[in-house]
Amino acid sequence: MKPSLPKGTRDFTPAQMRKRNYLFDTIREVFTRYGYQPIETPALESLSTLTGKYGEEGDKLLFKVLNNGDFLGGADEQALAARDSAKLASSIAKRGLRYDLTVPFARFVVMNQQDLNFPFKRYQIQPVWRADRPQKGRYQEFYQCDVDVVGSDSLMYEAELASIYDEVFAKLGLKVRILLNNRKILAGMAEVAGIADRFMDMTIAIDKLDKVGMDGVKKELAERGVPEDGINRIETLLANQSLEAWKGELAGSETGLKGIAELETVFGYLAQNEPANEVVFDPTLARGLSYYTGCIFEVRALGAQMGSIGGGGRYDDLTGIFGLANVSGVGVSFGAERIYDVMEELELFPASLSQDLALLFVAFDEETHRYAFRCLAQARAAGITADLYPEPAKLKKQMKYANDRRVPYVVLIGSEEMANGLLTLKNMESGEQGRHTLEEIIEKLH
RNA sequence: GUGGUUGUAGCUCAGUUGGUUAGAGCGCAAGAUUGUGGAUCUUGAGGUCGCGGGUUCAAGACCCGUCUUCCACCCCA
Repeated sequence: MKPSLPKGTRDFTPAQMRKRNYLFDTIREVFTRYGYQPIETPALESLSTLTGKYGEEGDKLLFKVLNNGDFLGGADEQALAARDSAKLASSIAKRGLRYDLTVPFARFVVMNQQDLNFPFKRYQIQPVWRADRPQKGRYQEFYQCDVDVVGSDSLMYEAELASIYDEVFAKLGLKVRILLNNRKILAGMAEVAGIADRFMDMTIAIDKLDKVGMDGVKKELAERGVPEDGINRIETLLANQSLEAWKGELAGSETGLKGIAELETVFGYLAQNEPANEVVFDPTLARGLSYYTGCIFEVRALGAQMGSIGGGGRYDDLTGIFGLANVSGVGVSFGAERIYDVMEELELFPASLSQDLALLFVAFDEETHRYAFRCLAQARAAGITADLYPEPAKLKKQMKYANDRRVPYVVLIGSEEMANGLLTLKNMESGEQGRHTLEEIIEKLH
């Protein structure tokens, strides 16, 4: 049996896990300090919870879990006979793996509403699964780090979430650009261009502006059946960068003006502090997830070829579908794998993460090995990450192990050391060594 | 989901128009050095050539299928 992993999944080595944990710890610390509380939800959700929430494309990317037992017993005979996989699925799979953390969170809020205080602020760091074709920075199993607040429509939260993005990436030393837009501005754009009925086509097309250029956008709009008048109007609209200019352009659209006003409020809050990264209005930012209704966010890493490393937005009625109406929510997500890949590429992980052990004990024979075991316990009790080579093997072997583990200090214990209590401490980088008591060594390593 | 691409030792990769026993570097193990890792030298171990079929006297190489990798779409973190 040859071992292998399913497509788009990975193992993580200790060296990788130290970096991943550093990432998660940094993110979690900021989330916590902003008053968000942790929750978790199951990897498995009822398929009925997940389907229809991510658009047609999203449904195709849902992992479905085959029912247990005689799953064919309850299969839809017609769909089976017709080889209609899409139709058959619902009769043989009642559960699926979560596709993101936002929809399960909405379910969580509805089911636990009596226990929650609103506005309810939660964070959630868990893997999600998508049956996508893998590419660089695109996996079938990956972690998202979500922060959301439900039960308030205050635009303060949009500003707060932008600040969280800013602070986390500043702490990680990763330079980013944080993009903001508002679905209402996009709606106003379609309205003013006279193509309100082609809203989706328009957003999908203009979202690609930075990738394919204006000519590419115009081409796609035309292919999607947007009339020429509308295309030209879109082109002149997109020539505007500032919110002020857009206010004039969208004067004819009540919705559009509302979107502008919302963004102005958000930027008004943000201006109270000084972000470390750029936070800018980008009218071409669209984002696919169909449930967003207000402000939308996206984060791009500077100096690396990678898609977005985070995104989110305001959803006015996500819980409505689960039976709780009029609860507004807003949240953003950090794409842990992509942030990891970018940081690895730009070599932004602290060098200190490459070592774990601070001290290794090395003994020469059975007697000193037992003595070293006692010293080891004392060092550990004093809070030092220490280990003892499991047997009094040849020094060369033990030293090589210390070297390979990148241990900065080794304590050598032979009969002489044991007799007078003066242990040999060796600095593995400089090669220097001297005699010290265990207490001195513990003191030194603190 | 569509089109393309990749797979040979633990890792990175050679391998000629199909032709003897599939190689290198790094890594690993042992020794040179019996109380000292990194450098050097010596020796050694390690391969179902992704997997399954097919063509051929003969396949790592050619054909088909399949899995995987990466890329462009689609979409997205």
